[in-house]
Amino acid sequence: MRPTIKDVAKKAGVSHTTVSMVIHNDKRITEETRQKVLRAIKEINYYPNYSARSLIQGKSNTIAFVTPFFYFSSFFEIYTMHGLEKYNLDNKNKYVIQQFTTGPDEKRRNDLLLELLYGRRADAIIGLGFVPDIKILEEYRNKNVPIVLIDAKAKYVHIVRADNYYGGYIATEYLIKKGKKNIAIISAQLSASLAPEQRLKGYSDALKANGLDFKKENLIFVEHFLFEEGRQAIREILEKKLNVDAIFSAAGDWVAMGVITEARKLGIKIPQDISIVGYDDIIVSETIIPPLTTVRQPTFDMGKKAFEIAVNAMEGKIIKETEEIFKPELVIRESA
Amino acid sequence: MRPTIKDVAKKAGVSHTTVSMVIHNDKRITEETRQKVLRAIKEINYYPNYSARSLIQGKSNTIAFVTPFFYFSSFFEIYTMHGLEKYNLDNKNKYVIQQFTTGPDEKRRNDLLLELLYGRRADAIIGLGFVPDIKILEEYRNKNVPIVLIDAKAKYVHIVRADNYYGGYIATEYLIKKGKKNIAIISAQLSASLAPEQRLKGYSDALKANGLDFKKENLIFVEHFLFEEGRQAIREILEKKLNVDAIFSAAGDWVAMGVITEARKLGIKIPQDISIVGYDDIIVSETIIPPLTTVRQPTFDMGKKAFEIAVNAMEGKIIKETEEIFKPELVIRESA
DNA sequence: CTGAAAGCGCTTACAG
DNA sequence: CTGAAAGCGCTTACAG
Repeated sequence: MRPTIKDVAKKAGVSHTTVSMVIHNDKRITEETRQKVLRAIKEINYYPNYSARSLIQGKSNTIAFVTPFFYFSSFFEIYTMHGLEKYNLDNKNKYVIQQFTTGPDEKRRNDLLLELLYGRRADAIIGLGFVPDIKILEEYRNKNVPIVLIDAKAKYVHIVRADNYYGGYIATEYLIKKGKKNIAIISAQLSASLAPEQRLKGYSDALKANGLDFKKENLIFVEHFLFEEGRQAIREILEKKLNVDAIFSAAGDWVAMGVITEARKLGIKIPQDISIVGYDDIIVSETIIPPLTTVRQPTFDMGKKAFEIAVNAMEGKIIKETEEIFKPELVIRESA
Repeated sequence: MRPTIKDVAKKAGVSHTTVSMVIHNDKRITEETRQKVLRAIKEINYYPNYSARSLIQGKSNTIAFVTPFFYFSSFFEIYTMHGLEKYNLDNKNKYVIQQFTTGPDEKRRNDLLLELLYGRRADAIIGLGFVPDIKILEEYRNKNVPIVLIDAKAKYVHIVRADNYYGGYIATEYLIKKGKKNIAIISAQLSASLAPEQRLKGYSDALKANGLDFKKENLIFVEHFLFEEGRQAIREILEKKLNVDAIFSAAGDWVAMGVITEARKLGIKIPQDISIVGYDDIIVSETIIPPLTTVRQPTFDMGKKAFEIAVNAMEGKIIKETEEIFKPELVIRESA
């Protein structure tokens, strides 16, 4: 039904081998033959069958982006994905990006990873928000199929991550320099990403380095990085009468915005009464009133880098596992 | 390197044809043989080669999601994508979703579509934000490869769209019922999607139906659906001394939020002085102060439906082109 | 109930 | 410089 390489061959009056060689720019072909073949390809609208090519080459020319999150739940994920797309687009969409959302079920994710590996369905994996079983990592390693993990840490894989310790440190230090003495931190529960832990450590080290004590009661936990949790957090802080003069939402801007919204409703002046610093710099952070001071993660660049590493590793240009660490930066607006 | 169907056959002591039949649940195979084969598959960790299967079956089991937007620029796109993912996940990821961002270059997009079709790289297309050339639509039609277009209108394809006329109408009608007499509308320039035009028509019809005139000077244009453009729009409205008592941002919530932010900065009370209604109900619309009254589009459901149609059309369960029209609804909060 | 054979559409040594 | 042949890993009639 669709023209094949043989149809092109017939049309051009050459063998299909020759057609294949023209397509692959083999220099042994004469210019004349080349032109003849190219004309035939144009005329009958020939495009190589992708599956046949993959089968014979033993690779899929595909990169799988795997995440457990239910359909793009976070800005982190979205921006990272932007980065992937951008890198690929800049390289003429040389590879196909396949999108896999697995949900939280670990077994399901592992099955998918095995299928991608053994079914030759992807030449590289970019993972976000999880760490595969060590057994799976070993199998990928054996088969020489690269895995790039974003915001995680594991053996045998390439890592792209942000320096969360540094992010926690500079946010806290900034508040201290502004004269704040009693800074609460809102932190996520510990997860696969280690980010919460590292930010917390940055926070407490910054306190210590400036002669302030880490107070356990100033640590507020949050579970889902939600706006609503921020509103609750500030109420909790007030109820406990912690008398804080600043809040660092290491659990993201979303939570920070909840804090701001609720605080203003309660008549608290920001930043005069309480200063707020967020984390992430999501697209809406500068539109809230007052605009949010926050730690920006270079998620877009991280996505690009992840893709670049995946491509280079696939193509054999990288042999050893790499670890790219991105420095976050403080974006100063009006909330602190 | 990776085990093939022949390795399974050898291990199980049967022919590879039998293995294939077991994999495809052919009932002619005895239970005993079945078990033997299944055991062998488990033991040597066999997964079918995806490319080989695609080649022989003449299909890729892949749905391509194509959009010209640079890396997920809009919430509309993100939510739609959520819907696709969700539908697929609920169906055990039966199909693979491939993600293609083409950028604004039309030729590039057409090339991609031809390649997907003739290279047998996708069994169906879901497109957002563009209409392919009629020639391409015809070729897809001839080859019986379904295209589902979201938020567009074209021949030969399945359509999933929202009723933008209705959305424009109910938003305007609501403002009128609230006693507003001089309602400005912020509209996007006309685009491929027709949405701006239809919303505008809904707006002006609602005015007429309630004895109000459509005034040309009350129509403000915006280009990129941006927050910043909303800020500019309200300044423009004030400078022109239009004396409006309400603004309907048919160009989306993002713009509406710009209007609100700038208006408050200028000391305008919302909704008392000027009421604002947005369009889309993006995730942040309820977090702004005052929370935004807006027209919600069921984008998530639209994405799900688009995927469902694509699947059913691929599988021959739908023959004729369908058109699914979703009704938007007014979400009443505090800005109007 | 199972297997041998043909074939999907390519690419890649190899021969001439 | 070009072509015939083998083969990638499957599936699907067909034969027994």
